[in-house]
Amino acid sequence: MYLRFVNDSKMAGRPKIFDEQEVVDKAVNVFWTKGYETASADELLEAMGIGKGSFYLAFKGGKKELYEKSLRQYSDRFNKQFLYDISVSDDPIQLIRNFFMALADDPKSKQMKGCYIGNALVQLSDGDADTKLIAAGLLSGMEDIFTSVIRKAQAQKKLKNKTKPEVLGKYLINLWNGVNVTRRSNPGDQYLREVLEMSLQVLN
Amino acid sequence: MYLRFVNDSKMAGRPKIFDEQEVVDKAVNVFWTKGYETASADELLEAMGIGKGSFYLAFKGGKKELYEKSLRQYSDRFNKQFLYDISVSDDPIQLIRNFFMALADDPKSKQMKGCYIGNALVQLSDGDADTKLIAAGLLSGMEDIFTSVIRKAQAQKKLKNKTKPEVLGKYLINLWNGVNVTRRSNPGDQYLREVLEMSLQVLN
DNA sequence: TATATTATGTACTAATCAGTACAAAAAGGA
DNA sequence: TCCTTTTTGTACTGATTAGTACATAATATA
Repeated sequence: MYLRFVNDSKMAGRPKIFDEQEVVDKAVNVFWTKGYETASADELLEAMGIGKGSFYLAFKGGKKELYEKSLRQYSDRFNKQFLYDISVSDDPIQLIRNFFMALADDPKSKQMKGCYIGNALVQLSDGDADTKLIAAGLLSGMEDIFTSVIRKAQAQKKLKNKTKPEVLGKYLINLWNGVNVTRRSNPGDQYLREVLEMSLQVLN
Repeated sequence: MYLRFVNDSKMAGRPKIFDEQEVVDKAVNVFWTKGYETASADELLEAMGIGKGSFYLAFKGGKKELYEKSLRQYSDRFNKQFLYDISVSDDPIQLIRNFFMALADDPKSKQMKGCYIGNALVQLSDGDADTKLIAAGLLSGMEDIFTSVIRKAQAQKKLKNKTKPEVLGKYLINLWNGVNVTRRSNPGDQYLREVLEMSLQVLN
């Protein structure tokens, strides 16, 4: 149990000129295009629109804390949207198929960026093992979503494939990881769509 | 047409105390565990066992040239071994299956390192677009090996699957890319082997 | 042995890095 | 208005970065 102070209008002292979620979002953009190591603090601060004083006061853990918060915030928002789309869909399995197929339609600029979370797993060195663990956990969360959709669809006889949901879930996160690397090397490849269609036949 | 001078015993001047291929190999180890950006020149030089004078004389392009050479050298050796194994195998398709399944048996330390070439594709920032292109080309070379094995096996009626060899080749390099990310997050996962078996059923 | 050539080790440089120190600014409350 | 609290901007620090300059070492040849 702890108290969390937020700077609402009742709080004394000079008011914050920024919203933490907003600046974290802006940091995501920088980290995503430049990578954790390559993104300099100055660069991040400029994109976030705040100075060093404000930054190191709000993010006592510095660049590392900012990055970890950005991973969690990105993942949380992604998952919430995904879970919502699933909840309102009358065919979640088809939704997942579309979700993957859409990867081939992204503009080249997005294809080159890969998965924000997967990048962390590959880009971080052993010195940042703890942050790597966070990324692994977040990807595992996405895998759990796949698994639960599959389990439900199987229970409702809406999916013929009888493979264990855990295995199909891992199959899908592995497909996700693969495509997000592969499409970097040759964005817009005519064959990638066929690969996706082939890979998704397990959902028929 | 150009002349390439090698420091054999007939050459004048102080003899090199190192073999270029050998020190590049040692650099591969450092780059692989630490990543391109995180591997410092000092660290690389210590692992390579040479001083700055020698290094910047032999590698005029500095760290970047060393990295690109390491990518090519690693890939060339990998492909040569792979092509040799294929050439002496009486069932290349089964060889590829075993090749992938072996990924699940690697020690954790190796699982965490991923694919040396794939890492480059994900770790390099836009500022190193040219090096990224090299990595993409090298992965494409591996894809070509898959494709040619499949084409030949189909022609010899040793592979039932009638999918275009180019698509199956890309499917396999995509599987390679995926597994090399996925296994980083949870090395030794019981389900990964089942995912691989499922993914490789296309080779039945 | 003298000379040309190539390689080596060390000292140095200039830039950049993440992070800190701290005075000034901007608010609320008395 | 003055005091307290919090945020902000700037100047600074010390470490580390990749890379360079250059004197010296070690060889082949004449």
